[in-house]
Amino acid sequence: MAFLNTVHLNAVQYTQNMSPDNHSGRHDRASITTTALRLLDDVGLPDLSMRRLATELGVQPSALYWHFANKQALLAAIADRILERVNTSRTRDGDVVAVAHSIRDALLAYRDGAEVVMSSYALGLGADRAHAALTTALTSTATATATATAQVSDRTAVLLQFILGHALLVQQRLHAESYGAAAPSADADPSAAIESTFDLGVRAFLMGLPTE
Amino acid sequence: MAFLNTVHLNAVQYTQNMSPDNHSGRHDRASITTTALRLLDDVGLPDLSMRRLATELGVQPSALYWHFANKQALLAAIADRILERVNTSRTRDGDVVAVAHSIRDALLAYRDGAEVVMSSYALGLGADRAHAALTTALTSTATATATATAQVSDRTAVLLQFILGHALLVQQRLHAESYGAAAPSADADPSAAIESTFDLGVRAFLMGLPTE
DNA sequence: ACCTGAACACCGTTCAAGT
DNA sequence: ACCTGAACACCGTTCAAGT
Repeated sequence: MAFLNTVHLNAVQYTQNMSPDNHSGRHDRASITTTALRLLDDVGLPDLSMRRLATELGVQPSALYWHFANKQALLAAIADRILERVNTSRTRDGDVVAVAHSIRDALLAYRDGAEVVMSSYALGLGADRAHAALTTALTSTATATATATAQVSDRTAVLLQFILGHALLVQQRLHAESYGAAAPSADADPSAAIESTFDLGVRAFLMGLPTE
Repeated sequence: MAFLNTVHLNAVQYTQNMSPDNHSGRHDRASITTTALRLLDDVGLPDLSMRRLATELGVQPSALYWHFANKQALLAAIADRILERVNTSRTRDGDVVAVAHSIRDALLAYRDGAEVVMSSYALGLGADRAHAALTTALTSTATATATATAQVSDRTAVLLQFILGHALLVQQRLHAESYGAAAPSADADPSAAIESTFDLGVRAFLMGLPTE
C-alpha cells in the first residue's frame, strides 16, 4: 500500500546543478525532459501539452521542435526517465518477483507513468530497461535454466504485459476516483485488494511455468 | 493468426434497418454509436473527433451533446458495443480459456478496440459484460469450486488486466508498424509469437491457481 | 546552435436560439 | 425533442527569420 501514498509526491532529482525552468540560458533534451516529467506529475498526461511545457520553460512552443522531432519523441524520453528507477541489482539472482515489483513501482511513481511507458513501449521505444531487467531475471530463474532464448522472450513479454496492464488500470482508477466516478468493484479496501491482485498475477505466472 | 487478418475489415452490423449516416431524420444514441464505431474502425481513435463524427452524421458538433454528456460517455457506449461480441455461451461450463479468447477477439475486432475498452473500464464503465463472463467462468471452474467470492473477484481482475494489456500492446504495435517504426523484438513470425504468448499467459495463470 | 513570430489546420465544450 | 450558429479556450506542427 505504501506506493499509493507516494504517488504524486515526487521530488524531482536534478541530474545537473541547474534549474529545471531555465529562464536565462538555453535548453537541451535532458533539462527539457526533467521539466516535462515534473509537469506530467503535476498536471497529468491529458494536460501535458507542448504549449504548456513551453510556457513552463519560458520559451515559444516551436522551440521544443528543435530538440524533439515531435511530442511522441518527448514522451519516449520521459518513459526512459521513469524506468531509470527500476532496480537492476536483484536481476542476476533471478528474483523475478522483486524485479516485477520494481518495474511496477517505477510506473506508479509518477502520475500517468504507466500510460506514458506503455504507449512508448508499443512503439518500440523507451521500455528497454524494464525489458532487459525482466529477461535477465527470467533467464537466471531456476525453472527456466533449460529454456530456449525464444521462450524467455515470450515470457518477458507476458510478464511485462501483465505489469503494464496492472499499473495502467491502477492509475486510471486513481484518476477516475479524483473525478468522483464510482468504481465497479465495491471492495472494502481497494488498495489492499490491488496489492494482492498484483502478487497473485505474478506468482500465478511463475508457478504456471513448465519445469521441464 | 486469423484474427490479425480480420482486423480493420469489419462489416458493421446494423441493429436497425436504418442508414447509419442518417442525413434526413434525427439521430439517437444507438445510431450515433453505430456510426462512431464504424468511424473508429476506419480512422482510429486519435482521429475520432466529435467534429469529424458530426460531419459524418451530417450534423453540427454541438448536436452530439444533446445525446451524450461528453466524449467519454460516447466512448463508453462504443466500448459496450465492442464487447457485445463476447461469446457468453461457454461461460457456464467454466471454459476460462475460451472466454479469454472471446474477449481478446472482441477487443481486436475493431481498430483501437482495446484502448477504448480499457479507458472505459478504468473509469468504471463499459466492461461489465467481459467482467461478468470471466467471473462466471472462473466461479464454475473445477479448481475454484471451493473458492470464496472475493478471491474470484481478484482473479477476474488479474485475467482481465492481462487480456487488456495484451490486446492493447498488439494493437499499438500494429499501429506502430503502419507508421514504419521498428519493433524492439526481431522475431521471425511476430503474429505467431503473439498468439502463443497469449495462450502462455492465460494457461500460466490457470495452472498457478491453488487447488485447495 | 537555439529560438521567435506567425501562421495552418485542427480540437472539446457551452449556450442561446431556432423548429 | 432535437438541432443550429457562434463563440471560448485550447491543441500539434511547420517554417521563414532572427541572434
